[in-house]
Amino acid sequence: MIGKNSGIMTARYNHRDIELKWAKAWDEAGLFRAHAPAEGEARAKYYVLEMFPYPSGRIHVGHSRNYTMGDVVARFKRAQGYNVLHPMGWDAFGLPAENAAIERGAHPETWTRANITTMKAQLRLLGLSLDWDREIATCDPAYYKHQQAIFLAFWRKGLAYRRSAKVNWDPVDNTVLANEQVVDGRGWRSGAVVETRELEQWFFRVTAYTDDLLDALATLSRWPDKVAAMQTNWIARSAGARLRFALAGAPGGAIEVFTTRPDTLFGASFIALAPDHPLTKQIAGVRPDVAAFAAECASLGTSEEAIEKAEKKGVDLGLRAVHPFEPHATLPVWAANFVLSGYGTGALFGCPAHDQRDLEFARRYGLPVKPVVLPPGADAATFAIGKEAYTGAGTAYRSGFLDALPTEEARGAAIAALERLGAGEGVVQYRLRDWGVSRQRYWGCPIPVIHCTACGPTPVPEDQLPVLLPQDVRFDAPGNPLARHPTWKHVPCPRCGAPAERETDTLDTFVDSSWYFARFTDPQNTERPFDPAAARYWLPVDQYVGGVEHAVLHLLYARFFARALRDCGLLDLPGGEPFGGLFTQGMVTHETYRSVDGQWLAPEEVALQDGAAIEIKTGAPAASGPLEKMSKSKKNVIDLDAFIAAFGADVARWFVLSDSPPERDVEWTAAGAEGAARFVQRVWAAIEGHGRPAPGPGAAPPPGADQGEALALRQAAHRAVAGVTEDIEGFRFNRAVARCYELLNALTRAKGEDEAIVFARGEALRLLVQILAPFLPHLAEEGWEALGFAPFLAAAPWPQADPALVEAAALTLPVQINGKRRAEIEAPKGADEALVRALALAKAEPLLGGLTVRKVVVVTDRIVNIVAG
RNA sequence: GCGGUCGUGGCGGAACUGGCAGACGCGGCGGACUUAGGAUCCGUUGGGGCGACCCUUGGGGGUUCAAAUCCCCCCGACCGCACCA
Repeated sequence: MIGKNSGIMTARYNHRDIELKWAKAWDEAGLFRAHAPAEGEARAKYYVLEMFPYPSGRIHVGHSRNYTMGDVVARFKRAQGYNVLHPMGWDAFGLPAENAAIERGAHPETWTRANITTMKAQLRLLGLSLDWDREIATCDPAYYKHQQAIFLAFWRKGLAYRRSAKVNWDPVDNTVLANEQVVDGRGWRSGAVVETRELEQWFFRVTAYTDDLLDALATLSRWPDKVAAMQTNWIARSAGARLRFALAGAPGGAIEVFTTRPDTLFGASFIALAPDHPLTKQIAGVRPDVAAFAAECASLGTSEEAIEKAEKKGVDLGLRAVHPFEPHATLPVWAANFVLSGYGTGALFGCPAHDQRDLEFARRYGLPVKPVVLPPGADAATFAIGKEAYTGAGTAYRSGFLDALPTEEARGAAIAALERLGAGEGVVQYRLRDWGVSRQRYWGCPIPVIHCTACGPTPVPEDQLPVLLPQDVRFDAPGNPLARHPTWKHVPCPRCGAPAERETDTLDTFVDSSWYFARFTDPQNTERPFDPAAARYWLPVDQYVGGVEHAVLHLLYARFFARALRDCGLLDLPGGEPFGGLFTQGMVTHETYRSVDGQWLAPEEVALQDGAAIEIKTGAPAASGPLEKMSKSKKNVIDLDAFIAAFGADVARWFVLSDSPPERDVEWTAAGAEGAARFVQRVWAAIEGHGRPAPGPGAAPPPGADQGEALALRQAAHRAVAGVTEDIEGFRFNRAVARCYELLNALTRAKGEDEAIVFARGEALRLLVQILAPFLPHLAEEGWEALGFAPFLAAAPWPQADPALVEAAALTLPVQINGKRRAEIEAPKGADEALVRALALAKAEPLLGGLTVRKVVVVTDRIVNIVAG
């Protein structure tokens, strides 16, 4: 019994001492260490992984949701008898460390290591069941040594290569960015408008696996559809034709274009080239107006504003191209700003009637608009194009040999004709490009290459790895400190011995995170990135947890790496898929405020006065902003350490999983946090109030436990066990939380001191503590001990629900008359239809009000509906 | 423009495969204990009506004995991609 009713005084649950006590005890017992099969491990494996953090400073409660979800799964699977691998590490290379060095003068490594120390302590406070023996940091030479070896293996295999390429150049961060790191034409970190530059770069041949990366998405049944859809769009496969237009009066000269609509070829009215197409450039050499146009397009860039204005512009290059199907017809050749040099062939044929961009361009420059696809039901004599191009399917007309063919057939016929003429062929085009991995930055993994004037780029011999980053670098000038270092890059060529220079670029940090999940399977291995047998045992990751923002970055690169490593003989992963299950969790949001001058205000700087927010310091009104992801810049973070000190780790864990479904955002509120704290206290009060040991899993219930209140409580407890089990498996943590509340409420209501109810209460408390263990591990462990069980609950098996108690013997079925609930009946579970029908009719009789029963629908164990009229 | 997700009380959200809408929490209201309560506990809480009852899942149609759930048409919000030929 609780509180005053029983006369037992209950002490408040002291989270400070208890959480520390169990964290220490778990640690000393080595409960969370994953075991290799070589150690005689016989249990089935389960690999749970949260996307490892960048050590940026401190953890706030927003970050903790991600780790808590993974930890719930890890603790649950461990209890279910799996050999669980649940490791943690640090994505430790990256720009912020270098920026901190520039701003504060601290060495990137010093800054990073200090952050790791802080954040590791914070993660430990959260009570995460991590195997810290496997901790890795990507900035550790013991890690990047293997990455350098992997790079060389890729190079040998042709999966890494070097070429001059136009790159996205961030003028603020002074570095090259991957396409994925350019958002709306701006650098993802600096926000600066990105320029283009031509540089010698290293690339990973992601496109070697394009089809497999696309097709294998269908095998990832435990991935969110959304992520698979995003990758599909990113790879953007499109089938069509590549064809050549001969240049009139220039024997052998031709322009190659790509199209997805070869069926519209008879509607072609011009050819358009990208402003930086080789032919455009050639003509620009002799035509100043073309050169000026190209320069204008280059300066406009790909910024958001530029795209939004999106005025179609071009310049006539004065050439004529010969239509492959109509040798007597020639088309004008233009350079146009809407043609992308990086897609297809950087050239297209314009069919204004059936492409909106082409139409806008044609209207502006007075080019012909000839419809050649008749929409279903349209009249060939009157159909005309106005402001909207017709892009749908229909029937070809005014198209020579294609006439009367439906669009799909016309497509095939056109391709066949092109192939017969030798003028083109059917091809599949992708948007996915190879991955440029060179970065002109210090704080990254050095690329193990030496450039020799005689031998060219030469690999650093493997026995000389790792190529270490020099410690003595300066950040007082822009650009790459490695390139400026007085001695580091000067080395003899490993092949000929002549003076040569090291590659001073480092690898994109996304390389570091593309294989770390495999390193965790064998993190101490000094000889190899990982032991293939260990990787075969642990991989794929069974449950990966992280943010959806990585849908096309990290998650695509990691899939590429798994395939590339396999083909280099380093990894034995049959499906090539690193992550079997993926869960993308929502963020923790918090209210935001801004002062009149637009500055962000912390919630504690704001007070409510007559329902309106004001800034306390000035008394001026404050605008309450939208709910935002917690971030320092918006001043809406709740610091984890401070919260844990005040309420405890269990409360933080409980709160971030309550209320909202895990895939959706959850709003952090003080009231909600207090509610979570109240729950912890209530659970503890219930345990203390019980004040005696609880019956163990095998204990036989006393007489009387099969009826009345005792039975009801036992049923509630066993149903909670069954429900929470399903909820954890289905990632419905908010539902599991609700079930725990229900059980606690049932427990609190069940008063009385007779043997049966005491038994039921003890059993319910034991089961409650067991199902709470993944969520509130410290409280549960303390409760387990208080109920008379030996440590550790964290190592105890998951409770089994008794099916006889989950399923009731008798059910209350609602009885509807014409779809409206009018009565209810008691019926045995699984009662046959005739019985239920009779019971329902008897009950409903007086309620029918003279209506005639026309039909009775009985859904076993669910509902009865009487149709009357 | 393309792709996706989603609209349920004052709020966050439950509701299996179509079967009692509103679990659970927050907030509110009433009470108990208190010098006090922003602690704790008990009760209550979708809306309307004194009432047997009626209404209610963004709006409108439809299918069905039965629709938050399935179909069609609107309206709205959010996320991703975006001159991709």
